[in-house]
Amino acid sequence: MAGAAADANEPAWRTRAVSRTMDAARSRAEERVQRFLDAAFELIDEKGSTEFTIQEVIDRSKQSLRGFYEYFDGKDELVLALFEETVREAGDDIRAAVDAESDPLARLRIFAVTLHEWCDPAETPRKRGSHQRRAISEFSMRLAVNHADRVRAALAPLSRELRGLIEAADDAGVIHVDDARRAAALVQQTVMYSWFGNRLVDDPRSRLTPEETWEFCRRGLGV
Amino acid sequence: MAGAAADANEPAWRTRAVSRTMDAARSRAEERVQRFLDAAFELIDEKGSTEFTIQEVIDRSKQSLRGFYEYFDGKDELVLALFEETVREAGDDIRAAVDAESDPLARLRIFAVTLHEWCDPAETPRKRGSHQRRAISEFSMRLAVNHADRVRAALAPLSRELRGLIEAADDAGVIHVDDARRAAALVQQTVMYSWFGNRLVDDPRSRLTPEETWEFCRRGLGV
DNA sequence: CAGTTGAAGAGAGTGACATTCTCGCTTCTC
DNA sequence: GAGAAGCGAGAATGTCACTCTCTTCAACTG
Repeated sequence: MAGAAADANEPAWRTRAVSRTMDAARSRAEERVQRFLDAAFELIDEKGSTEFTIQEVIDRSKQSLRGFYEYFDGKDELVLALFEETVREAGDDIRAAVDAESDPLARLRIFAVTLHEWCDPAETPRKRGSHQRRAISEFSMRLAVNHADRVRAALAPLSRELRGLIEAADDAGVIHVDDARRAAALVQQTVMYSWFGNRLVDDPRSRLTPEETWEFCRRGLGV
Repeated sequence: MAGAAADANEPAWRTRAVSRTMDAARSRAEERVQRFLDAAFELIDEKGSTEFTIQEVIDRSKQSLRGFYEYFDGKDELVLALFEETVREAGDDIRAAVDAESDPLARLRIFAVTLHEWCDPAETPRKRGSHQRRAISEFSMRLAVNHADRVRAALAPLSRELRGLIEAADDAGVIHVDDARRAAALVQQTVMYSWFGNRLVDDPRSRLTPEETWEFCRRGLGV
């Protein structure tokens, strides 16, 4: 806003001074936002569910209700922010795993397996510093219903990455797909909801592993 | 309950008499329950969402709050009942479609395609007498989180049917799977959540059709 | 330095719900 | 016809998200 208001023929020092105070204001604001996010993450980790109240977040973050609604339009916006944060972390992990492979099919495989493990962290022990992702995964189902566009936007980088891997594998001739975009959608859905579907299976021995899910996808992609 | 309480050496007429009044009581109760269900279905159809209040159901069904809580433990139980009802209808439709085919692979295909269409009725025009299933499908996501066992139980007949079809196709040699149970889980998940994943795709032209989803599964099953 | 302004905290107030409770009014039953 | 069981009407309660008001305090301004 101040940036937009800054006149082009203002002396440079003034622009710099303004932007410095703006930067300060922004970083102060970001820190405040971060405190809300941290408090919410803590609550989720402790409760193992997203059923916290705003009041709890306020108390925990030692801030005011008024402040909360100044930064977030409502509880959904807060949870959406948590979700975006989580997906960003996941993306980093997945990209790191993918980059460690060079063979196109291996890259695709590691993407699928890592994504599966990320969505359902019950199997893999929780890394230090990372959060109770299961609760967030679960809540993301509700978000996908009520805020499909926001969830889609948050997942877009992952979708793009996957499409790229599929195109690369297709070019290398190790899979054969007609339409990379659709193939990517199918793989993403199959992997991401496989953990969710597991809870609808009665016999625990029949729960699907990341590896099995990937095998299914691999064949689906016509090796 | 009356049947269980009926003593074996009671005179038969008495058993019959008791069971008659019990039958009457039961059918009266069932009718009352049904009125709640009908009212809720109407509200869902009108609103296109499951965000109705209990009060609305009460008003619509011309019954009392007290009566509602006499028959249902809470709102979730009501929605669960709606879900079960819907799944039952779906099961009937799907079984009918499957029975019209004789080739094992064709039977499997029609199962997948019909299930997909049923979950995402946005594409196919709504049949007379059937309900706004999309809203219920959406809500079933939340149910699956909070009442996984109930949802699993409701879907069990469908799962069993699918497994049977997969075993039959495997026996006939038109597909090859190691473990029918897991294969069934994979197909069911892929098909049932494919409609859900569609909303996370930005370009509407990339939305997956039932046929594409089935093709993916078919290859995944190793034709 | 005194006055002004704007950011931020404390917390009371509102409204929407689900759920429970209480009080009668019927309608069987003996 | 008294008593009980069933049930409708709707007031009362509790929990939330969210809004509003009042106050405080610290940074600018002249």
